[in-house]
Amino acid sequence: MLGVSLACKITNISHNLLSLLDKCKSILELKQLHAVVISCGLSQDDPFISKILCFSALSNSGDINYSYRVFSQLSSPTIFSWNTIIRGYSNSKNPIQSLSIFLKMLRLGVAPDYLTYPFLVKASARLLNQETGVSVHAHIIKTGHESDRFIQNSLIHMYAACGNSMWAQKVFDSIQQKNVVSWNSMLDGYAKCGEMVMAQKAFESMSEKDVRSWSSLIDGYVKAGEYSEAMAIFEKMQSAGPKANEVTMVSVSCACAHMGALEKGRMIYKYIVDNGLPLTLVLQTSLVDMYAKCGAIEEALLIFRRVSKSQTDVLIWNAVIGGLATHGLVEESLKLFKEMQIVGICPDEVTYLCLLAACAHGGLVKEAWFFFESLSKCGMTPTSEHYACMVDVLARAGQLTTAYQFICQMPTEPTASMLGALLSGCINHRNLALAEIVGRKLIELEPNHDGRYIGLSNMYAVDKRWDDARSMREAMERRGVKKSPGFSFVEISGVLHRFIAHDKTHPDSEETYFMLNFVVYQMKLSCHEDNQERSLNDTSMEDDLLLF
DNA sequence: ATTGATGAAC
Repeated sequence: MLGVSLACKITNISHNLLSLLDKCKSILELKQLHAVVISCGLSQDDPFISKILCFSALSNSGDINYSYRVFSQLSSPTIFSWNTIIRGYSNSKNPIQSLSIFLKMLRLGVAPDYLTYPFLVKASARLLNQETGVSVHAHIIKTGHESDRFIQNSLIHMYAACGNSMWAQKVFDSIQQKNVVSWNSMLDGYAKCGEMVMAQKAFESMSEKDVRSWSSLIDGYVKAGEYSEAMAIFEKMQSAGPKANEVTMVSVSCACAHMGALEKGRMIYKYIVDNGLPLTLVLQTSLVDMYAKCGAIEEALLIFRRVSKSQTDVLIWNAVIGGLATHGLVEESLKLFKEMQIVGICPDEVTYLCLLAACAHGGLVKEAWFFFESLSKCGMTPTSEHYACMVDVLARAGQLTTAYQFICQMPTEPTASMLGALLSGCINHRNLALAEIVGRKLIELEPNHDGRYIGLSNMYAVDKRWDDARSMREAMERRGVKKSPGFSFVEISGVLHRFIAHDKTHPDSEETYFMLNFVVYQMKLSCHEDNQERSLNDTSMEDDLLLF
């Protein structure tokens, strides 16, 4: 009698414990339940351990390291446990751990199953390591799993992520019964490899298109720089496709950012609100960047301020700090950097580039040195972009000799962007002797870059050295370097207008040129008053504006 | 229990 009631109680406890584990919300709660499991002597019992592993390895609020500690205590883990831990690591920051656990598995003679492989392939894809992917693929073939559609689909993605669309297609072609995932993986694979003609073809061949098919195609066009095409497909999607989701909106807002299409960007935001799409952190970052790049910094800040600070990451801070910097709102930019540190978000290399850009705009040389030095102090290595930004700060501030010395004492050879920054500093601050040295070095470095010849030629023109200026233009023509026309876009009431220099195809071009010439006249007038020497004569600006 | 998408600087 007593035995039966005790057994009943134990069954009850186990049952309760299992349902508590199912309802677990935080890692702290999980640890407490784990403690109960251990004290009941159940620390090797499968249903409990499986649930503990699942939560800690797979849930958003889990902890893969905790998961691994639990796993390594198991005397003989089930294949489910092995798969869970491999899956957890394949989604983590260290996908390489999936592969080292796989190797451990092989050493112990434990056979992976059809569920193990998709996680291993995913880990290889996330590592962008084709070599690893190929050896996993070899294991798949050796163990006779190459006809599993889940595995084949994940292989398509892996090869495409590694930039090998040919092998991705080989796997794709070998699939007997292709499903939407097979098609989407192939379509996205082409898009990722920049093969938009193939991506478009795949899209058109698909009998069943879902939101991912449309989003992958749109994103492919955005990544290829074909923003209008991307927007056109988004419009077609609205009339003849599935409802767009928050991932689609990231791509289209990125397109608006690149085009500077503020009105379209605002419509994107309206679409998000009207359709109740979730404002994920990724989407909010994309919106902040879009508004900033479209010149609407207030709207960027509005989006940013609505994100609860505990949910931010370094990317969204970089977007807003960088946006403020390009708007010349230097103080605000640095203020937000301080705020970021208070919130406890660790700056990265990009953050420092944004900060240096802010300093360059604000003429803050001392602060720039401070940031440049703290970069190394925080365990980061300054890249050539950091050096270039620092040169830009010094050059804009007129500290040309310091900038030159800074370049000379660098561990590596100067890049074109460093010399370019120094050259424009030399021209702006009228140090023509140094400009000539730097300019000639630049042409040596980039003999096919049109702007370098033009920069130096304009500089000679400023110095009234007409022969040198002309010979620069001639050298450019001799070497077959074409002056590529500069484009500019203006968006008015949602319509994008494109202008090229000397272009008279726009219906309102006559009025536009009248206004432009008026502005130039005003500028010249005020320049003349400001500084007799600094007239706009002979600069490229005149080329672009007055030759209409 | 599985596979497929998205954000920051130049």
